[in-house]
This record gives sequence, structure tokens and C-alpha cells, in this order.
Amino acid sequence: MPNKQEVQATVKNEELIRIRREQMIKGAVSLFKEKGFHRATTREIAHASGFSIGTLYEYIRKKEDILYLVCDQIYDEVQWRLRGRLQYRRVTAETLKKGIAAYFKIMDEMQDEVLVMYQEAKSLSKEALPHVLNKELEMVEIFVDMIRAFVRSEGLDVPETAVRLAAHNIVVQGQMWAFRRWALRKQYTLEEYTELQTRFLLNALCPDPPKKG
Amino acid sequence: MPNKQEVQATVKNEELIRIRREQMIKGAVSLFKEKGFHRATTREIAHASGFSIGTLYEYIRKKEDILYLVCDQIYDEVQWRLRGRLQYRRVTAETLKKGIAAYFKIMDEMQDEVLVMYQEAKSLSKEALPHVLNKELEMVEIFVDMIRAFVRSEGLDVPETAVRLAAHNIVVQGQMWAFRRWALRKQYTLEEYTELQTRFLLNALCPDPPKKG
Amino acid sequence: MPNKQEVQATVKNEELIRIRREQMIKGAVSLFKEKGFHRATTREIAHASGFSIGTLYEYIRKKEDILYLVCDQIYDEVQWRLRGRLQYRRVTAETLKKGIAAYFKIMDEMQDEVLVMYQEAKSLSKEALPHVLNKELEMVEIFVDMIRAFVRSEGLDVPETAVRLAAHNIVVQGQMWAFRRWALRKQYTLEEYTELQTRFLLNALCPDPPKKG
Amino acid sequence: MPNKQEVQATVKNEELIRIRREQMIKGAVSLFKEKGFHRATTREIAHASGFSIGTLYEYIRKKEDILYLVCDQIYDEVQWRLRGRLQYRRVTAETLKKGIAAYFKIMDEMQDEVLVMYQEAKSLSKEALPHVLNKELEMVEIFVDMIRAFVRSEGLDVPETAVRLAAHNIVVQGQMWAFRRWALRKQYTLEEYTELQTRFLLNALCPDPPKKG
DNA sequence: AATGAATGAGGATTCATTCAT
DNA sequence: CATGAATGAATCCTCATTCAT
Repeated sequence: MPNKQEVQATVKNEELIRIRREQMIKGAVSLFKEKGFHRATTREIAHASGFSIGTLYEYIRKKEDILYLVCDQIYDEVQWRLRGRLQYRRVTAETLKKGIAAYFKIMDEMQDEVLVMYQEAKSLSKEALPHVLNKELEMVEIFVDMIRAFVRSEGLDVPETAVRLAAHNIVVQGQMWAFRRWALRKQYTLEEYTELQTRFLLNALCPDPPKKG
Repeated sequence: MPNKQEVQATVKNEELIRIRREQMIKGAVSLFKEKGFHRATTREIAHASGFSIGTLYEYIRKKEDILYLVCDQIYDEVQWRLRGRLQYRRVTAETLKKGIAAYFKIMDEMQDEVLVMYQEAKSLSKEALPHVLNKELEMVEIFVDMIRAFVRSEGLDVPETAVRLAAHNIVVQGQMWAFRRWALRKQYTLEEYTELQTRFLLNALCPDPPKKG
Repeated sequence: MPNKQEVQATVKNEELIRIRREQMIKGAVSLFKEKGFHRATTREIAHASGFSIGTLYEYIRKKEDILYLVCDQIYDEVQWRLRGRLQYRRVTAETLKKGIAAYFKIMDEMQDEVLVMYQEAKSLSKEALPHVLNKELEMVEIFVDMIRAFVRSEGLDVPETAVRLAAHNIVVQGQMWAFRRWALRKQYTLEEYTELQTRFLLNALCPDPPKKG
Repeated sequence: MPNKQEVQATVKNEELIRIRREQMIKGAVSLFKEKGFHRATTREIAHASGFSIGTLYEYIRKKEDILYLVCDQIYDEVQWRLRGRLQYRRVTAETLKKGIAAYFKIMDEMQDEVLVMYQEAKSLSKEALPHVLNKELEMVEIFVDMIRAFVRSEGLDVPETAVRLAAHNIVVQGQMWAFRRWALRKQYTLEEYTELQTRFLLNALCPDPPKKG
């Protein structure tokens, strides 16, 4: 995973870097949740991470590096969890349902992190942003693959563009569960939300619902 | 419009307040687009608005007030434009299509503003946020009404929860066109995007596509 | 005097800039004397200048600007004083003596400032240094002119290179009175120092001392 | 050489101290040349010296100790080289010429070091400065001795004060070749410079040039 | 003896806000 | 009403120094 190497550390011990950054990301996320990236001071971040400001700067170069590490880590975490729950051979409607449910579940579990990322990503530098956007695309690709497999195995006639857009929709709807919780939570449980969105998707893909058989 | 009164001004002349705030919002939006709320200084905002920092503070109390005025104004603008293009009696699939297209078009036209709002709204104060979220709900309600009318007039059997979620989806998909333009623009024109999303929605609402008649 | 414009100020009022910078230079010089440029903090400089740190930064961009202003000002002051005391038509040995004496006197009066400049000039930026070195050359040129006039009027045979070096020597000997005071003061009064150095110079220029007549 | 003992080391092994400090001085000088004492960090100095920051502090107590060691060493080096090239019994004009030439040559060879010392000596502590100034006086004394011997052997009538000042002048003119190289190098080679300054000196000392005899 | 991770005081700079003119 | 100079708290970041390994 070479991407994290891009953030320069003064400390040499690689293992220590891993440990400290883990602490840092944890501390930072909890702070960012509370007050956002800009309002969280580096001192606060250091403190929340369990070490001094001096030590913080042994593991990063600029405050912004922390944001990058946080975003990067959240994506990795989401993908790691998702791939762990996404074991399939053939993709049926059931598989798709389970996939979406798994993803939404993760978004629900990581609500705060997701929120942080969506609100703060814009503060990333011109160099860091593409890396993060790329990870977002990887997420989309996971669902593109699934839907494509589904479409094929069901013998549906869905153009590639529709497949991709459907994948984008799924990804966004997962995030939406996090960033619109103020509205959605009042009306839906996660299960209801998942159920409805999945049905919408399946209807959209196969307007004549595949008769079993 | 009592909500804008909540931002206190030192100046008394109401008309002048209107004028200056208009200038201010214009200047602020263009700055926020470029560097975000936090990185834009009050001096810069005053300058971009065409007056001095002293004058700026005659019309607001705190920097955050500007953000509130900006967000508020963007929502008003979106709604105003949308309602202007949304004249309907009965709601057919065609009406719905046109409504969605109109909304997406507005999101496309106001891309920068929408982006600003989505990225900066979290910086609003605890007092201001509800106002803005309420405006967001008003947007949802517009589509709830439309979809409900459509469902009724088509005699479809769609539960209220599904109607509301569909409305949320539309609203989010409009915003998505703005905040995911980095990915979507590469693959879709606004027309293609609108066409696909609309088809998805209609399929979702009436899996047995309404036989003409 | 366009050179001071090179240091950007936020404040617009030119007259105010003049006044504040004068205060600033005064405060800075007295601090620099005491602890040198690097050890003087911007806060201390602001305080010594009679205003707040915020105000200080309304009149400069970086700490280094202060050093530039200080050096620039010292040279101007030295030259201004020197030219004021250097009114001559023909240049005789007497004129030269008086010129040197005047210059050494100024160096004596401005000992602290001269010391500051000599010790801190190296901290000037790559852009500022040439300006300051140029002023140093102007000083040399003053004595080049004088010596050249003297040599001519005495009908001496001194090559240009010797003239220039003699001028450099005078300039350096003046500074030397400031930066070697720890050693020289113990043995010479300013008058003795001036007398000796002048005699050295005149002997050097006209080894056969001009017979009266 | 008891003076170096004044800088305390944690390490006991005297030979090791010698070796490490030699490395240190070498590394430090090259760094100081480049960025000056204040801008060179202890980490950089350690690195340039070929060991770790921890090790650096085994051989000194404070950063400033390094500066003292450097200055001290430069003076020792200069004196050592100079005395090595200064073997004389009787002092004739020729001897003096050669002595000055040797000294200027050394100043030329050690330009960077000389510069470093002149610009940074002021950062020495109150305790260290006198030691260094004393070494400077030793340099002066070398030339005082020479000139005195010359004056005597030539039967000249030059008062002691003039002798001392002439010695100061020589020392400063050597340094001047280093710290004014930006101006002098454009006009003189070292040989020309030496030739001119020597002639000035001799003329100054014996206005009636000693008729050979 | 050597190392390098940890520390935190300290320093430069910014910027929201005020207020006299 | 408009202006813009003044303010100083707040913030990012550096770096000399220490000390456990």
C-alpha cells in the first residue's frame, strides 16, 4: 500500500509510524466529527491522539496531511469491510440485495467517518484529492462489477452507461444515509431504507421483474 | 421573509441592507467557490463585494452570518427558479420527467453555488443550520407533491414511504450532478444523465410500465 | 526614493506608513543592538515600536522586511549626514582629512547602527541584499570621487585601481572603528584614530609628501 | 590547549572527543556557510557531521558550543597556517611583504570559514566571546611584532600606536578580502590586492621610501 | 557510546472584529 | 453611512534538548 508513504515522516521506524498514525487518525476523526477539520487545531489533534504537538509533527509535514491520512484510511476501511462481506460467485437479485445491504450497513456503522470525509475532502490539496477521488471510483467499480454480473446472469438488456449510473446511485445512496440522516432517520430504519432503495434499483434494472424459474 | 432579519445589521435603511447584502452574497459566493468559506477572509469578501471591511460589518455581525445569507439565498434562488418552471395541473410521466429535467438543469446552472452550499453548510451555527435544512426539506416536499400526484393520477400502488424516498433520491441526484461532476461529466451529458435517472425512477415507481392508453 | 516601496504594506495612507516605519526602525535598531535580528521576536519589535503585533504586520510582510528597512535606513542616514558635511570645491589634503574625519565621526555616532548592519546584513534575502550592497558601493564611490579629485589637483600619479582600493579602505576603516571598538577604544580616541589613519592614507597616496608651496 | 575543555562532553574518551568534534566542526562550517548559524538546525549539523542528534549532544551541551568550537578552530587553523609560513630572523620590507601575502593567501583559502566567523561571532555567549576576541588579538600581535621588528631594523621613527594600528589594518584588510569579495573580486586578483595594500602600508610606514643602502 | 523518538516552549503570521474619524 | 487602521487571540509549525533503549 504505497499511498501512505506519500506523507513524509521524520521518524524512521516504519512500525512506529503505523502505530502512531493509527492513533492519530483515530483522534483526528473523533475531533473532525465534532468540529470539522478547520476548527480542530493541531494541538487538539495531538492531544486527542495521545501525544504532544511535537510528536505529531514527527509523523506528518502539514496539518493537511492528517486530513489525507484520515480520508485515505476511511476509504480503505470501507473497502476492506465491504470486500470482506462480499463473497459471491453468481450474482442473483439476492446477491445484489445482500451486497447493497452490506454496503449500507457499513455506511451506517461508519456514519461519522463518512460524514467527515464528505464534508472535508474539499480541503485536500490539489495533489491529494485525486488519490481520494480514485478510491471513490474504486467503490463505484465494485458495484459496477456486481451489477454487470447480475445483468448478464439474468440475461437483461441494460446498457453499460445505465449500469455505471446505477452503481454511482448505490454508492451515493449509501453516503446519503450518512449525510441525510437528519431527515432519513426520522422516517426509515436502516432496513426499511435498504429494502426500498434495493427495490427501486431492481425495478429500475428489470422493469419486468424476473419471474422466478 | 422573516428569516433574513435574523442577521442583525447596524444600518437602518432596509433598502440599503437589501442592496449591500446582495452585493455581499455575490462576492462571497464567487470567493467561496474558489477557496471555501474558511479560507476566504472577511477582508477578501468585503473587497469582492465592492466595499470596505468596515462597511461589511455594518451589515452582519459575524463572518458566519455571511455563510448563512449565502446558503439561504442559494436555496431561495433554486426554489424560485424551480417553481417558475414547474407549472402543472395533472402529473403524468411526462410532467414528472419535465420536472426532474428542470430541477437537474437548475442544479447544472448553479453547480458552483450548490457545491459551495454542500461543502460549507456544516460550518453553519447550531442556530442557522435548522433553517437551512428546512429549506432542503421544502425542496424534497416539492417532489413529494409531484410524485404523489403522479402516483394517484396513474392509479399506482406506491406507499407514502416510497414516495418520500423517491423524492429524496431526486433531490440528491440533482445535487449529485454537481458534487460528482468530476466523475459523471466524463460519461454523461446532462441530457443523458437526466434521461437515465428519470427512467430509473419511473421504472422504480411503476415496474409494470404504464401501458399506454 | 522608490526603494522603500518594495516592502509591501496593507495600510494605504502613505504618510502613516512613513511614520509607523520610522517608529519601527527605531524600535528594531535598539532591539537588534541588544540581541541581534534572530533573537529579537516580532512581538518584541512591535512592542519596542510602540504598537501591537497586528499593527506591525500592517506595515510589513515578513520579519525580514524589517531588517531590510533597517539596513536601508541606516545607509540613507549615513549618506545623508555625510553629504551634509562634505561641501567642497577643490580637494586638498585638508579636504580629504576633513572628509575622512567627518565620515569616521558619523561612524562613531552611529556605532550601534553600523554594528547591527554589519552583523545582520547576511540575513537579508537574496532579493534585498543587492540593494543594500549597492548602497555600500555608493559610499565607496563618494570617496573614490574625493580621492580622484585630490590626486588630480595634486598632480599625483596614482592609478585608478589604487584610488578605488584606497576608497574601500577608508570605508572599511570607518566601519572598523565600530566593529573593533572592543580593541581600538582601549588604545585610541576617535581623534587619534582619525589622525593616524589619515596620515597613513596620505603617505600611501603621496609617498613623497607634498612639499609645502 | 585548555580552552576546548571548556565545552563539556558526556563522553569520557578524550581521543574520541577529538575525532567527533573534528567531524562536527567540519560539518558545521559547511552548513554555516550555506545558511548561517541560526538557520542551521542541530539535527542538520549532526547529520552533516555523520552522526545522530543524540550523539551530537554527547559532545556538546548547547548549540552555541558548536559555534564556539567552530570559531576557535578557525582561528587556530589560521594561526597555525600563518606561523607555518612565517619564518623570519630579520624583518625587511621583503619579509613584511611576504608575511602579508601569506596572511592574505590564507584568508583567501579560508574565505568561507572567515566569513562564517565574522558573521556569526556575535552569537557567541558572553563567556565565549572574550576567548575568541583574544585569538583575534593574537593575530594582531603577530603583525605588531613583525612591524615593530621591521621599523627597528629599518631605523624608522614610527610610534607604537601607529605600529599597532598598522597591524590592525593588515588583519582587517585580510578579512576584508573575504567579506568584501562581492566588490573586490570584480576589480582585483589576490595578487593585485596584496600588492596594492602592501605598497600602501610600506608607504605609510616609511613615507621616504627607504633608499636602499 | 550511539541512537532517535518524544517533548513543549517559543516564534512568525493571520485574521475576525472594533471603533475613531 | 463608510472607511480602514489597530488590535491581539489564535494557530501552525519548528527545533533545541532530553532520555530510555
